[in-house]
Amino acid sequence: MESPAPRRTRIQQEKRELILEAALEVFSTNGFRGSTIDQIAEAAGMSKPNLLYYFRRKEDIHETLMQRLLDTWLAPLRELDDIGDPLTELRSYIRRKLEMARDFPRESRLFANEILQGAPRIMPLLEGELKTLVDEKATVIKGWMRAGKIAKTDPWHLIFSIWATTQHYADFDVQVRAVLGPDRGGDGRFEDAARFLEQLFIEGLKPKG
Amino acid sequence: MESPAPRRTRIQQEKRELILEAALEVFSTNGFRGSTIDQIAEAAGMSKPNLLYYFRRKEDIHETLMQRLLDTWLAPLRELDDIGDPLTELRSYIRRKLEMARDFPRESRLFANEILQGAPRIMPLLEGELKTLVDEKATVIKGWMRAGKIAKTDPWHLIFSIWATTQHYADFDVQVRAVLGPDRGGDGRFEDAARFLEQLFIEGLKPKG
DNA sequence: CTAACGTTTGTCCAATCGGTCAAAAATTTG
DNA sequence: CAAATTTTTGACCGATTGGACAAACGTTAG
Repeated sequence: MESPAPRRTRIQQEKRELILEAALEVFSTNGFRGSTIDQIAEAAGMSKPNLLYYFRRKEDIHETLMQRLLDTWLAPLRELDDIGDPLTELRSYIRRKLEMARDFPRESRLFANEILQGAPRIMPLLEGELKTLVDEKATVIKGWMRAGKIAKTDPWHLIFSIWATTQHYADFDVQVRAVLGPDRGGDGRFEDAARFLEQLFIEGLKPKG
Repeated sequence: MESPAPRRTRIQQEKRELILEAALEVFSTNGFRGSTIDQIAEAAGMSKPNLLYYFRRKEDIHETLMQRLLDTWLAPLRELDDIGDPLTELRSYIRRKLEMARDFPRESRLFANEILQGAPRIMPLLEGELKTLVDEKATVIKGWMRAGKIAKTDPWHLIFSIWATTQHYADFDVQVRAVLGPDRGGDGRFEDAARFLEQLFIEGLKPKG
């Protein structure tokens, strides 16, 4: 698909990076169709034709952004290992995901935007790479359940619920802050969330009997 | 703000309803800026000028849609009562929210789109009506905790987590279906989700000791 | 019937969109 | 230095956008 080794100068590397950073900001808050090349160019501090010299089409920027995103986005799940105590393993997965929501909210929103609109550009990835990874981890979790290490439930929906609860703090950040108000909506909200989620999932998954 | 009683003919009532239905479909899948008046008009089976006869601006349609949405959207939380068994009360709240995600996914996505983009049109509502309602219910939940009926945690984040997990099945529907695959991604996925969420929250919230 | 009113549409407009192009400016290379 | 190459930009284009408007059409009350 992509040319194997696109030779790039130093300036090209830097400017492309600059554009991607600006595009992440714009796309994540306005969606793909809601964002204009002019907006991205202005945010990157260059003219529109100049931007189009580095990325020939608007879609190319978005595609590059999405490709990079998915790698880092799924990293925490990949790290979910069979070695170590299951409850500890799940606890760190939840913590890592919540940290990502805190540190990379724009990436989370970019992804959410794409999914919300039917994932037109990454559907094959969801059905392929993502499904494979989740199925694999679901098997690991199922093993924990069979061994009586955690309560028996549906591993897939368990993973969904971890995604949903953690990403919520990035995607619905404005709502969270509005509801918590100026007092509790400050920086401490992520620590409160971490405490709550840990309790919910650990207590909810402790083996019975 | 709004004229108190906009007198409308029978045709106006019907056509406005038709437009709102079409607009819900279009807005929820393309976002506000990603949707065009032509798309909505075509989906409603009328010409663009005709549509603009009933709603003078594109924003008016969106605004009307959002106002209606919020009432029905918060209804389940309003019903969360102090009477009755706390765990049962929470269980039915979760079930109702999940049913709404199943039966009104477009409304959920419309709301998600708005929040994702910083809630530019409903921010006052979030800080006002919504915050008040959530604070009120958080007090109720706190009472249950003090009475030892459910485990002690943060009521606000508990509510967030219920929102996140249930709405996930509407907002991220494509991803859920893609990961579950053709076998498990069918109609049964909502029942599986209901079973899982019930277990997670009930076990996670059972009082200790 | 006809006048009044409500409804519908074809046509048009200015603004904005993604993208092109040639030429200027800056940089690298020999 | 000068030539070759890369980078930057102003001007421009066709398509699409939200919206205006007057004329045509339909309906209803007297």
